[in-house]
Amino acid sequence: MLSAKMEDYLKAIYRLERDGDPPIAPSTIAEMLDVTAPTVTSMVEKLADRGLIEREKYKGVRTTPEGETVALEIIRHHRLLETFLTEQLGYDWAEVHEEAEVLEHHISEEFERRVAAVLDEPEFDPHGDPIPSDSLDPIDDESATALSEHNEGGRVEVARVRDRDPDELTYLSDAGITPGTVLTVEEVAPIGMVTVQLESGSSVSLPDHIADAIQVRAPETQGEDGVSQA
Amino acid sequence: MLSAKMEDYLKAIYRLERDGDPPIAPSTIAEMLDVTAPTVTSMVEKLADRGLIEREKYKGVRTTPEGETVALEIIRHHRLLETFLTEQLGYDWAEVHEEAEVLEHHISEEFERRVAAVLDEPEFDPHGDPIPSDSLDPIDDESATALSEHNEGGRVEVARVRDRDPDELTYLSDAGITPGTVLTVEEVAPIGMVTVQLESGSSVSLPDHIADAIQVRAPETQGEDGVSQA
DNA sequence: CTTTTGCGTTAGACTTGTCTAATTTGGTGT
DNA sequence: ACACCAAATTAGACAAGTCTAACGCAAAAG
Repeated sequence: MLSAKMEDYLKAIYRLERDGDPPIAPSTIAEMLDVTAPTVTSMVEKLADRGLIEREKYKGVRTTPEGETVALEIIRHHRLLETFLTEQLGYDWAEVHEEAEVLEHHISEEFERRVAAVLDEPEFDPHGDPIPSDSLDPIDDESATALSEHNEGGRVEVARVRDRDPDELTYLSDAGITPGTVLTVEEVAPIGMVTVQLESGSSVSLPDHIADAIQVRAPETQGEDGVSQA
Repeated sequence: MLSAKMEDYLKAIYRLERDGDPPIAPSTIAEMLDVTAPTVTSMVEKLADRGLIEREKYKGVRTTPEGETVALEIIRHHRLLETFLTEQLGYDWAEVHEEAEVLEHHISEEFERRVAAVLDEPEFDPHGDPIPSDSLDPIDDESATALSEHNEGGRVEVARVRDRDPDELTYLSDAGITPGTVLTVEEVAPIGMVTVQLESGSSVSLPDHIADAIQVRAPETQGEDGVSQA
C-alpha cells in the first residue's frame, strides 16, 4: 500500500509534469510540497524503487504509467470529493480544497464509486477542473487559455479557475465569476490589472495573478443546450 | 494536535471503561487494538503527559474529562459517518463500520457540522448506537439489555446491534432484524442458541454470541408516535 | 579549459509508532 | 514469610518521514 505522503509526491510530480516539462527537478517538488531537498531525494528514491517514477540522478524524475495512474486516482478522489462537498453538503467552492486534500487519501474505492454514482458521474469539479474517469485515462487539460492573455473586447466563457485561495475564490463568486460565466474583457491596464464586464453589466477588476488563474474558452455559441459543464 | 493513533487509543480506553470498570489494564488495551504490551506502555505515557488519561503504573489508566471529550468527539464522527454513509450514499449497515473507522480521524469540524445538519441532527446510528451530541456530553448507554438474557415468551424491540461482523450483520438484516424490529423469544435452547419470532411470523435462530450482541428493550407501547429511533 | 556556483545527494539525527527480549513489580499460594 | 507467576515496564531496534550540515556534481562563466 502507498502512504498518503507517497500519494502527495506522486500527485505533485504529475501536476508539475502537466505544467512544465519532465524531468521534474527535486527543488521544484520540494517547493511545491514545502519540504527540504534531502527529503525529496529520499522520497523519490522510494518511489523509483516502487516503479512509480523514473529517476535520473542529478536530473530529476518523471512518472511511469503506473505512477500516473496513481496520481489520476488521487486527483479523481480529490475532484469527486470537491464536487460532493459542494453539491451534497452545501460547501462553498472556496472551502472544499482543504477538506478534499485530506480525505482524498482516506476514502475507499467503494466510497469513490458511490459518490460518483450519487453525483451522476460528474465530469467537472466546482472549479471547472475535469474529473478523471473511473478508468483513469489521462485527461486533456489544455483546451482553455488564461484570461490574462486576452485582449480588450474579447468575449469569453470561464472554463476553470485555477486558484485555491479561499479569499480570492470567495471574491470571485461574490462578483459573479464562476465556471460557465460569460464575460467581456473591458480593459487591460498596464499596471497589472484586467477589468472584465459580466453579462449582467457589472464590471470587475482583477489583478494579474488572478487573471492568470482564470482559464477561458470561446463562449457556448448560444442558448441552453444542456451540455454546459455548469 | 492529536494523531489518529492517539485517538484510537483514547476511543478504545473509553469504550473499555464503559463496559468494564476503570482502571483499564494495558493488556486489555493491547488486545483491543491488536498491539503488544510495550507499545501500550509507551502510548499511555504519551497520553498521560498530555493530560488525556490518568495513569497508575502497574495498575492501568482511566480517561480524564478532556480525554473523554476527545473520545466522544471521535465516536460522534464515527456514528455520524455511519449514518451518513447509509442514508446518503446507500451503504448497507454491514459495510459502514470499516469506512467510518478510517474517516472519523480525518473529517473537519465543518464536515461534522454539515453532515449532522444534512441528516437533521440524528440521535442514533444504523446499528442503534446513540450519537454523542454536538456538546459532547457523556451519553447514557445502558437502557437496554441483551437479547440472550430474556426468557421464552418475552416480547421485545431491538434497540442496538453491537456486532460489527459484516457477514453477521448482513444475515441479521436479511432475516429482518434491525433496530426497531419487534420480536418474541420463541425458544432458548440449551445448546447455545436462541430462536425468535418476528412480527411477520417468521422464526430466526441465533447463536449465543449474536443474541448477546443484540440489545433490546420493552417495545414501544404501540402505534406510530414518530419518536422511534428507526 | 578551468573555476565557480547552485543544486542534489550523502550523512547523521530526531519523532512517532511499533516490535522483541530482558527485567521488574506486585499479588498469589504455600 | 518466601517463592512464584502473570503482567508491566525498560531497553534497544526498526521503518517512515522529516530536518540540518557537509559534500560533490555538472553546467555556466570566465
